[in-house]
Amino acid sequence: MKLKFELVKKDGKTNGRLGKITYQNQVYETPMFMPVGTQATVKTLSPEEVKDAHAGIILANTYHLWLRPGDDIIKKAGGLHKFMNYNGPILTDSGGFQVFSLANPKDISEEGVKFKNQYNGDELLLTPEKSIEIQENLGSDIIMSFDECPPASASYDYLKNSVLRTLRWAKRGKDFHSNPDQLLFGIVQGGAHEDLRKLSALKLVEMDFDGYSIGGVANDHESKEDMYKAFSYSTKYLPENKLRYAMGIGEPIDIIEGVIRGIDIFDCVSPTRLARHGHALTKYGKINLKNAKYKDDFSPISSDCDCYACQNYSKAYIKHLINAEETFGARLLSIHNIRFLTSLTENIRESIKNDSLLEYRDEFIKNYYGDNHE
RNA sequence: GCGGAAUUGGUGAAGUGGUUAACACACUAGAUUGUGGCUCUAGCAUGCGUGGGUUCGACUCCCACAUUUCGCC
Repeated sequence: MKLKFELVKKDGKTNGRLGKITYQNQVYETPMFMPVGTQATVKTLSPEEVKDAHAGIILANTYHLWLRPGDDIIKKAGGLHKFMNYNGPILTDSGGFQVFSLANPKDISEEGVKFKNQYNGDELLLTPEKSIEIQENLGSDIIMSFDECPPASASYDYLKNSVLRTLRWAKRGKDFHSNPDQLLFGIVQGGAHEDLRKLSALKLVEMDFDGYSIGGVANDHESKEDMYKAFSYSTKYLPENKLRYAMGIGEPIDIIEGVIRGIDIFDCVSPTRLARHGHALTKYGKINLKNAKYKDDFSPISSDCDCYACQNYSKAYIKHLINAEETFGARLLSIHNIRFLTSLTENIRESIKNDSLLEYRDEFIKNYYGDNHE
């Protein structure tokens, strides 16, 4: 039942790593992209479609499932896997991101974070212990410590205090955690400051978590430079034999740059959110199918893509579905965009095997940001 | 045939004798990184059925015509 990680190979020229996750007799390779299914569903997709897009681990969210339908209901259903009929690995976020996106600074205290239940107005308190308890009820395979995810624009002093509190929260969560079948990850914070990232990482490593996440990235219009610093300053102090997870990343180039800096797994809402807004990821950049020029373009999104959408449908048809607000359009684009990112990580893995990750990055940039078109 | 009412952008429409014709939808672009599918940003009538007239000035007032619509023969 317990998920295991093994480091297989390191890239010759970068900090890129090839790894292997074993879960219920299935092997999943890293670097890996994980689609997000906040409310126990990858929006618009069935579990079969998620797997057909070559996804392995998927995400769900503590905060959302706590409020609805309630972790007690999911526990009663026999856990998240049974409830949503997904037999691959599931990772849950702790609710820490909702501290960033939903709570006011004044609602954050040493004890935890106060939220207002958006459905009935009840006042709720999410604490490090409560977050772990919920995640244990959900029965996910990888669970996150409850952290504060501060905005990138926060001051050094704020970040430092936040890092220290998040470390205390990590300790409380770890002490509370009781299910050995669930891997518990600590979350490294500290913005783009090396001393804070170092402090955060080393203290977490001292507590000996099952894996380590890098949080507080891609928030608040943070620059890419700062994001990549946060990656480097974090992985530098993390053990090699544990998974490193960049939370909420993301864009294809950020995944590549993350791998170069030693990160193994990534999650992001972008493939499915972009899909719902009519965008498709391609080797030659992001395209907007709402654009009028696609109205009579009967070619697939990508001629070399093996996904269900590209094998069977044209840009013109998908554009029509998006314009008509038919959910099938969002579904086809979600399948394609997820497949694009899983395919990207397949290419990354292949290039690590050949010690050619940097060359792969340069070629990717040339195509993705160049003015080539299919 | 007679009488009444109406005619503003792709659509539904507001509007006043005097700067750049409200608003909404649609449309055209853009944004979206540990998910509300929400949302946000920008653009979009050089013109108010057509032709005359009154006026310093008309989408607004007057006349004719066209079209639509209602009622009566």
